[in-house]
Amino acid sequence: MLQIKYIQENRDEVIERLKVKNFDASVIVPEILRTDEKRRHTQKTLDDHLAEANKLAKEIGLLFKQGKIDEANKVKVRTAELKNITKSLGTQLEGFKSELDSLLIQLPNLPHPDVPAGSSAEENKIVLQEGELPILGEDALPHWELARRYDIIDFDLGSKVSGAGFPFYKGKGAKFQRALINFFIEEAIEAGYTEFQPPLMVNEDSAYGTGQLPDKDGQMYHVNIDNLYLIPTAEVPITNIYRNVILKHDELPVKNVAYSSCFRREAGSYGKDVRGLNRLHQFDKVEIVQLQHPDRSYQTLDKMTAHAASLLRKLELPFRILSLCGGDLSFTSALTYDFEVYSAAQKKWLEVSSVSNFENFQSNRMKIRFKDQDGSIKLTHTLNGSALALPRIVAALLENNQHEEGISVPSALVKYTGFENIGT
RNA sequence: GGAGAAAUGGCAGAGUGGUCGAAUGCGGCGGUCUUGAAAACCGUUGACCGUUUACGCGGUCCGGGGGUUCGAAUCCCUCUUUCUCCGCCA
Repeated sequence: MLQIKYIQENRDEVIERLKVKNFDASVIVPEILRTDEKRRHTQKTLDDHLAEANKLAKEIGLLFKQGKIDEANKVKVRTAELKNITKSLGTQLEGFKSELDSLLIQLPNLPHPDVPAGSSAEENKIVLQEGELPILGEDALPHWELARRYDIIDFDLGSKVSGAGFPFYKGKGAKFQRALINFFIEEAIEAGYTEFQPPLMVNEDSAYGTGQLPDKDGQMYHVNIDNLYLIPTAEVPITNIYRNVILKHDELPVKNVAYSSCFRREAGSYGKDVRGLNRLHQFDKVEIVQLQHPDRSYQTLDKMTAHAASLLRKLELPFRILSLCGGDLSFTSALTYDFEVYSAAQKKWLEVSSVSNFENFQSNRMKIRFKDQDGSIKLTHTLNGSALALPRIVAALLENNQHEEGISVPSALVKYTGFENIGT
């Protein structure tokens, strides 16, 4: 959520910059400013009346003490009037506030000046490409075939027990998952992150805080009976730790890492996109989250991007980094780098990580603040990134490393798997 | 799931209808003293909204929401959370 003060002071700039996200704010911004004007005016009127009521209440107390009952009762006539007025002003004020809120919630975050123009994924800018694209023989198999051949992932069993998109990992496949999770977490700890194990269900406030609600309602699994949401990413519980918190300046940056299962309904997905591990309802991910001083958040974004890149390098996967164009940038992000690994058997790039700076868009909604060295209280910047999401990494590793006797495990992973080859 | 108790500033803890944004202690910050540090002493120390060029002024907040009252941290209702006991149980 953008800050109302910023919109007030930079009205034209806000409208202009949102065009990069293909968002026409020319109607809503003036409406926001008008609503805020009404809000402030109502607040002032209400405060004045409350001030009078407070003053009179004190007078009445005094009059009673002095035994001047009649005079006290006379004053009460006015306080009764004031009570009605303040009550209705209070209701009005609440109305304006929630009206303003529901307008502000519709405004996306401003894109960073570096964000490339463009309206779709085709126009994302490749900022780095690294590693040799493997050339596999004609008989190379996609990962779902490999998974079946070596009996390491069972999609049919998942369908039977839960439904499509809920695979079973089995034997070396299961251990491979654990190895990757451990590898990712250990690398993050090495880089100075604190490990968390978060709850997998969150309440409404938390889902609202990170912006899943209200806009992505329906993409999350909802446990009706207790009104809890299954997390679509560990970002939700990990960032919400700091909701309504004022940090000390020397507590920044906050660097947290969490492994969690992630749950997504993926309503509307279909076809080859959902084949095998490409898109699941439940998957595993290691997420890194940072809270940082506004002056340093873009350096941090670079560091987080470098961290994700180092993981892919160690896994010996060819990858590329894309700077998302305005049209592909998420609602909440100011600048996002997507990581894609090349799947040789499917002959396509698979998104495995997304690293973003949200600047103060999330923290304004969640009121994540810090006390700066000069004593002033400011919103932090929030950043997060996958480091990394498992399923497509697994898909690419299986496909790219297949050979006649099975699938070889990247050497960086062997100390976590305890085996060097799948299939023998 | 049942019964009972509780929730106050960074922490501990007082306050049961008016002068309470809230005693006191600890902690934090600034100062005096000291070569420096500690101790001691003095001062200071919440957030948000509105208004003001500014000093300031006004308003809201004592777990959340609602109510009673001229007036609520204090009384009532409700929700949440924590603790104790019982039941069940990885």
